[in-house]
Amino acid sequence: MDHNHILKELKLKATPKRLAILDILYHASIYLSPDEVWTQMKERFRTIGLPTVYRNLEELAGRGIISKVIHPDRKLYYFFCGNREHHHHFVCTSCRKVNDLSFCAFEEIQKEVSRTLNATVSSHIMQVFGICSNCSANKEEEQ
Amino acid sequence: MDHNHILKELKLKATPKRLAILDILYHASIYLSPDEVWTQMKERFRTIGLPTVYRNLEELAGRGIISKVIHPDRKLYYFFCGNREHHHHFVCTSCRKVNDLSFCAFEEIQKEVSRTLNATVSSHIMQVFGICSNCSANKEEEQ
DNA sequence: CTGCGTGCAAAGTATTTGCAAACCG
DNA sequence: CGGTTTGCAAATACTTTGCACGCAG
Repeated sequence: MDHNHILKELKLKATPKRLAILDILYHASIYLSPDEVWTQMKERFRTIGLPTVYRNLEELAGRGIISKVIHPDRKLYYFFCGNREHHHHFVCTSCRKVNDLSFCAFEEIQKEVSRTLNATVSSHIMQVFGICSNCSANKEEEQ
Repeated sequence: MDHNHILKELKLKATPKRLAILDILYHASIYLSPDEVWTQMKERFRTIGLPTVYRNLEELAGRGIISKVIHPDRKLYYFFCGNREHHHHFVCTSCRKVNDLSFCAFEEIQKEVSRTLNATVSSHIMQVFGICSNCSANKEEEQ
């Protein structure tokens, strides 16, 4: 995964900090808070400010390289998602792993909104929470 | 709409403040922030604290009498929704009006999650944003 | 070079909490 | 009367901003 290349493609300077943030999310394979990313960044850099982490996460999310989790606690969480197509996510509430879903009922929604409300859809969000196979397997073990 | 009765059914004391908050949301017909509810409360009560508004909104939402909007700005917004069945909402990003949707692809989602991830769904969120018929009509006028 | 990126310090601000007093049932 | 509910003040904590310096292209 050539993050350097990805950044250049988006006309973002490939700074060490930026690359590291991408790398951390890429290898985490779970969603992380800005603070958690910061903690990992501090292991790689002597000086690294929390605002830099916030700014980069927001920037990268804005360009679609990483995605945000919609979380009930209303805090920010990000994860790496290489899928460029429109899609939604399954979030494991136990281990925080995020998986792509291919199902999207956009057509049907648009149809209902148009028919019953005569309104226009501009966007929609959807997210599925649950327990992934790994986590439910671990739970079995514990018993 | 007998809010007094609703509260008693849920074993919540029907205090004037609580009833007023419900009443405000009920008549607003759009989603409101705690602060906006507070502003309206101050017109009805000489003393009314913002924490009281926060606490009641959260309490009422917890019991399902009112609902929360999932908002990109990650702030709290509530609206009155009498529908007790599981359903989702269409939110007009122009006037903040919220409409019920009946479409829900829960079955299909569960099927995909189970088949492709072998995971278990515990909950899901979904919300549709757009422009309601009133707002798009008004825009036409302006042109 | 030159403008984007970063560090640091500081501000902002929605949301919560603690506790004593008031109040509903 | 007894457990809720409320007001007020204060705290929390996440997130953002300003500005001067540094670095990638």
